[in-house]
Parts: sequence; C-alpha cells; structure tokens
Amino acid sequence: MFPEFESYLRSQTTVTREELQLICSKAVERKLRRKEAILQEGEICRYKTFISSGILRTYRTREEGSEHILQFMPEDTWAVDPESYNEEVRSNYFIDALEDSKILQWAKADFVALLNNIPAFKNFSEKIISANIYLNRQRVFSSISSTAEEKYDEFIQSYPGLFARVPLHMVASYLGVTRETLSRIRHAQTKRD
Amino acid sequence: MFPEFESYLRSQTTVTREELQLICSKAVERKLRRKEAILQEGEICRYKTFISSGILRTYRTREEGSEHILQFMPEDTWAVDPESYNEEVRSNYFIDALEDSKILQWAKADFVALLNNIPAFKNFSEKIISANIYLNRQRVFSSISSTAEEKYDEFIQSYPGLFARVPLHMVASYLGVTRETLSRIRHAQTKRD
DNA sequence: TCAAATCGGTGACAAATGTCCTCGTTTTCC
DNA sequence: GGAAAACGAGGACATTTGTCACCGATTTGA
Repeated sequence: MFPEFESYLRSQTTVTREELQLICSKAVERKLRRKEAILQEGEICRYKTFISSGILRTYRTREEGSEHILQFMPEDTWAVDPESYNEEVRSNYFIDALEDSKILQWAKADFVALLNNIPAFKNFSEKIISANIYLNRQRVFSSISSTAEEKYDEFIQSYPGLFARVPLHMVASYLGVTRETLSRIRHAQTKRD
Repeated sequence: MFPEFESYLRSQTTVTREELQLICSKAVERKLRRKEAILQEGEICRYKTFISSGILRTYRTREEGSEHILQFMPEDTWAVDPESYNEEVRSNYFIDALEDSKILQWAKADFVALLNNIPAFKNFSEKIISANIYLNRQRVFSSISSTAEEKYDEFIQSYPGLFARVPLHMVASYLGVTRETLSRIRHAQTKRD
C-alpha cells in the first residue's frame, strides 16, 4: 500500500506484518506540490508526518520577515513540531515542501493508540526522538564552537547528497549565515583544492 | 532528609509522602567543592543528578583546548548527559561545579525503577525532558537568527540572576562569542541607557 | 595573610561577515 | 514556448567580531 514506508519500517524495526498493516491502516497519504505547507505559524501541529519522497523543511520567521531554516526533512524522515504536537499549543514554525513530495500522516489520537498497542513501534519512536535530542545538542555545541566554514563542512558530512538538492541560500539559512558568506566559503574551498 | 529536593518535588508534582520517601531513600547526597567534576569526557554518565544548592555547568572542549559551555545548572535543576546516560556510551562532556554545591544522585537502575513504580514521578520526568527539547530547539533557532547582542539579552531574560553568579567569560562561552565581544556589548548598552 | 590565579576592561589591528548592488544563468510554471 | 521568478556569483564597502597585548582590581586557596 505504502511501499516506501513499509520497507523503511521493516528495515528499522521488528514490527510484525499484522502490526505494519495496522499502522498503515491509520495513515493518510498526501501529495504535496513544491511550496505547499503542512503547518503554518499559529496553527496546532495535529499530525505525525512521514516523508515518503521529496524534501520538506521546518523554518521560522522573525518580525522583520527573515526566514530561518531549522531542519530539512528528506525521504525516510519525519516532520513534526514537537512542542506544538505534544502540548497542543500554536506553533511558531512553518513546514513546507521544497520539492513535490509524498507524505503519510497520522492523526495524534491514532498515533498515540498505535504506540500504546505496538511496543516495537513505541521503542522505535522513542529511538527517533532520542536521536533528535542528541543531534540538537550537537548542533548547539557546533553553533557556539565552530566557524562558519566548519559548520558548512559538518553539514556536508552529516547530510551528503542534501546539498545538491536544496538551494544554496537555504543551506546558508540553515547554517545561520548569509548566502554571500556561504558563497565565499565555497569559493575559497574550490580554490584550495 | 533533603529539604531542598523535597520541597522542590512537592511543589512540582503530586507524589505522595510515601513516594517521596521512596525516591529519597535511593538518593545519595554529595557535596562538591568549586571546580570538582561529576562527569569527565570519556566516562559514562551513570547518574541522574539534582542540584540542591550551588551551580554546575556542562561544557566540552575542542582539540585545540578551548572550552565551550552548553549549559548552566543552578539549584533546583538537573544535570545529566542524556546521550551518555541513555545509551551508556562515553560522554563528550564535562560537568563540574562553579560554586561549592550540594547535589543528590540516583544510580540509573534505581532511577529507572522509581520511574516505573511512581507514575507521577515518570510524568514529571517526561515533562522536564520535553521542556529541554523545546529549549534546545529555541536555542538552535536563536543561534541562527539572532545577533550576539540579542543572544545576550535573551540570556539575561531567560536566566535572570544567573548572570550575577557566573563569570562574564563563561557567559561569553555559553553564547558562543569571545569575552571581549561580550564586554563591548555591555559597554555599548550601559552607554545607551 | 599574601602570592598566585582569576577576572574584566580596553585599545589597536586583522579577519570574518553582513549589506547592497549588479549581472548572467537556470528554473519555474502558465 | 516564453515571461517571470529564482538562483548563485562577485565586487565594494561598512560593521562586527576575533586576536593579542596590557593593566589593575578582585578572588582564591594554601
């Protein structure tokens, strides 16, 4: 039914065929066109979202209008605003598609029931959440200890292939520098090799 | 027995008197002198630690030797390296005391048992962890979107009183700037008012 | 108590980064 | 298919930040 998700979950967990079917039975498939959003600032994040294909991003704007990208979510990853989803408060973030994408969504009540009924799925979910906690701490450390060039190198290392799929000015936004700065760093690097 | 911790937990949770006694019965009190460490790089973080009085910090060093502070933990907060504690891997961080401090520690096995046996305590623990996730995301956003001065202002807002207790060069380390930069920011601000 | 370490401010200069602009190419989407 | 938008590079200049060196005041700890 959802071949990408099914092979993803089989390779990552020990859920049985029946459990997998149960999980899929609660999912809603959605196709997104480039620039289409699944969460807007001020809304409550009511779904867990799995990206089957394409790329989404999480970003936030400041009062003056500048956009700042917190995260890229390519295929085989999840998209959610944890605070809005857990606490059911209005989100500060936007989540939208950078390419035409295919996603699966579970309403919170359904997802909670699945976690409670399928221990292997709950374990897996907790593993994903933990990994995100570790990543965010790593990112905070990087933000206070690395130069712009080091952050760029870390990005390339951590997300090989992603750079080719997202515009340079969005990578700059993710890194917290201007696109001009990133352009300079790349220029200096190509000269060095 | 542990008056600071007991009043902290009573005010934050609905644990009963008996549950509180059970929790305290597993705690080990420790007094730290300034600069004394409870976790060193390369060790496994085997305890949950509550700070009854004083201040601790979590920091990490780079190869060249520079220190970068990820977090300050004053009284009524918790200290742990989540990744090392959860996954039982060697930590990249140091945790030590900035002032003479009094702490309570629970061995992981004991703490896990308490969480399983006391639902109100588990709820509370999850609340703390969630709050930390939200804070870290906020901090990542701030790191890519705010100027050094804005980060300084946010720090003062978020942790009033902490600034007075922590040396300026450590606040600079936490913010990811040099002490000279922070000195300049403060100078400019005092001139403006 | 007192020598040593820590701490914070400052000036001079260098390096990194931001801002503003133009330009040519590529991509998007009616 | 073609106009419009998005994209990335680069130059010129301003601003911010880092680096280094020095100094005096304060704190620390034996």
